[in-house]
Amino acid sequence: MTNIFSIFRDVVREAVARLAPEVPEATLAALGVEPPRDASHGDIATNAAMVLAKALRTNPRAFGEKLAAELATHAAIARADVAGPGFVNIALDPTWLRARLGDILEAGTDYGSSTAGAGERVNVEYVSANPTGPMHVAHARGAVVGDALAGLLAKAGFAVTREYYVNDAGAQVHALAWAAYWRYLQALGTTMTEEAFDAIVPGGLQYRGDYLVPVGEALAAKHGLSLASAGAMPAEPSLWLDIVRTETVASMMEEIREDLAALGVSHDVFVSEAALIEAEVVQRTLETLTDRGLIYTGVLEPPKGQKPEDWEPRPQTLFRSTDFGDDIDRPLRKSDGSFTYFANDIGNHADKLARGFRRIVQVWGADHGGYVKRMAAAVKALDEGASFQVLLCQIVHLLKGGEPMRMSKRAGTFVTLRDLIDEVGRDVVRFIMLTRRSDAQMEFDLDRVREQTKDNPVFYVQYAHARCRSVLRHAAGQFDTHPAALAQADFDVLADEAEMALIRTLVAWPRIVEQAALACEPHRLAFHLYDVAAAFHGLWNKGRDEAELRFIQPEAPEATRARLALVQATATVIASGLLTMGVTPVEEMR
RNA sequence: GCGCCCUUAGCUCAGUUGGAUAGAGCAACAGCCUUCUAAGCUGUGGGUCGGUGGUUCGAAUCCACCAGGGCGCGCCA
Repeated sequence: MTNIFSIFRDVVREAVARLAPEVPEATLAALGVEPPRDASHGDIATNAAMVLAKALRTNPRAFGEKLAAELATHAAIARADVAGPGFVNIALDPTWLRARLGDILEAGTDYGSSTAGAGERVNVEYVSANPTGPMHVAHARGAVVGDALAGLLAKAGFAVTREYYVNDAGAQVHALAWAAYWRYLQALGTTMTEEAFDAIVPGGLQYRGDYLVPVGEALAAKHGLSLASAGAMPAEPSLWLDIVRTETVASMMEEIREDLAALGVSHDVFVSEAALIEAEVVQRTLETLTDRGLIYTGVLEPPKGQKPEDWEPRPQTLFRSTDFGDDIDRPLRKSDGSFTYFANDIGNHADKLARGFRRIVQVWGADHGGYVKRMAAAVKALDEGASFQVLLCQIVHLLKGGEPMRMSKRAGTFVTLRDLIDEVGRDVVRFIMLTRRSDAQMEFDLDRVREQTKDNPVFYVQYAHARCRSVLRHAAGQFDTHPAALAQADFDVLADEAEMALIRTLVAWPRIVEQAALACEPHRLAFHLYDVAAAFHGLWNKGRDEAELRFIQPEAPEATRARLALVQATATVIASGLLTMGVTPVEEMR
């Protein structure tokens, strides 16, 4: 166990148990052991006395005094005293604290990994963009947040499955097939005009982008004229529609996977909506719900206040989502009898549950906010004990030199995810996307993130890591810089305030990982790495004024070894965090 | 009209799931380059945590209502 707060929670509990054995376990659970808000209060603070005072019929400060005295007997605790309304502040023995550097060096980038998740299986679904075209920049945030969250949960000890739900059923994909078919006919040299073709497409020709041209050419190369009528004219849809749809979706998914790979995002499982329908998963799930009386035919009320232009009351197949916390019951079938998107997604979630996942996390765009309640209701209906959590990712405003970038397909400024990655690089995209809470809107300035200054958080953190590596490279000729060797150093040389501050920041890492994982908030990693970098840059700079704080001191090999251990530990924690976020720790800045 | 999310320093945002005197960066001002990378560091000023009530030892955090912004609201996905 490397989370020192977990260690001392046990220490505090044991102390309480010795002083007041009558305190019930349930009361003990509310007891918090945390970093104090103000570092001058010590290393660790506990609210134990305040939480227990009522049960013990004493006042917090009185019990706090006893607890502090008891805690002070612990070997790793230098001092414990009562402050404020009854906090017990603990100052750790500096030697014990420094020895944690050994833990970091021993663990390597596994430092911060924990068993908090206890191996519980979690299904994290993210991206799930429609396979109707290349990935757009709007998909970037969800992709990064989902992927980083998956990595974070894995680091915290969950058994994570990264999943992509392919929306390959329904009208959009139908329209895609027609659009690809048009490119196929063009590849064959049809004499038909686009206007004429548009006229025969149900709902009109959509997806007119060039990206389907190669798809049409591939279809032509593979199938020749067999999917068309004489003269490269359109044939009956029954002849080609399924084939074209299947192959076009496959082609789009291949492109999407490549785009995601360029972002360092990958999935373990791709679930096909069409396959779930084909395998009758959706139908069987709805039958189960019907058997339980949760599906009925009814007429919905029009939304109040909003003028329903063409509102007509009509009977629909509805799911009783209101029984599970939703605002209205939700339709499951379209008028042509086919399933709604929601119905299929119920099947998707039933499938996850059937595969043994009782913890499901969805990463959605903010425009799906209105969809959360109904899906939560469906999951609850399927399995009351299952956990269902949604991360809504708010919109990202792309800026260039402080000016908003307007993107539109029509204006020809269609910005794909690939464009963005090519422009600023994969690591920058990933890091920046994690510098805000996912449910807060964010600004992404393409110029700012390329600046080699501390205004650019990506640079700032990467630079700290590169500086560490640079120091270790310089020292390598004269010292054994292997972590195992450095772990043997006498850390007590590290007595300066700036050094201790850095050590405290490093040692806080396992707790940050655990808290971020349990809260599903990967951005906390980025913020903590920023703190680590700041502590390190501060120490580095202090070494300029006070020569005895410099890392490499040829005349003082023992002190140097201890400092190199600190530098190595810093690099290790930053690397541990960046790798969890899917960002490459760099060896040097170029 | 209803639901969800948001509102914290001039700006962009954190705030450890209810803790102590609410923090960082930018911008402003004042300093620091004989050096393992100054691509950085140090200091100063700056707040009615949107508002009003409530819950309790204790609220930016939880609850209610109100104001402002965003998203959504019967067979799109």
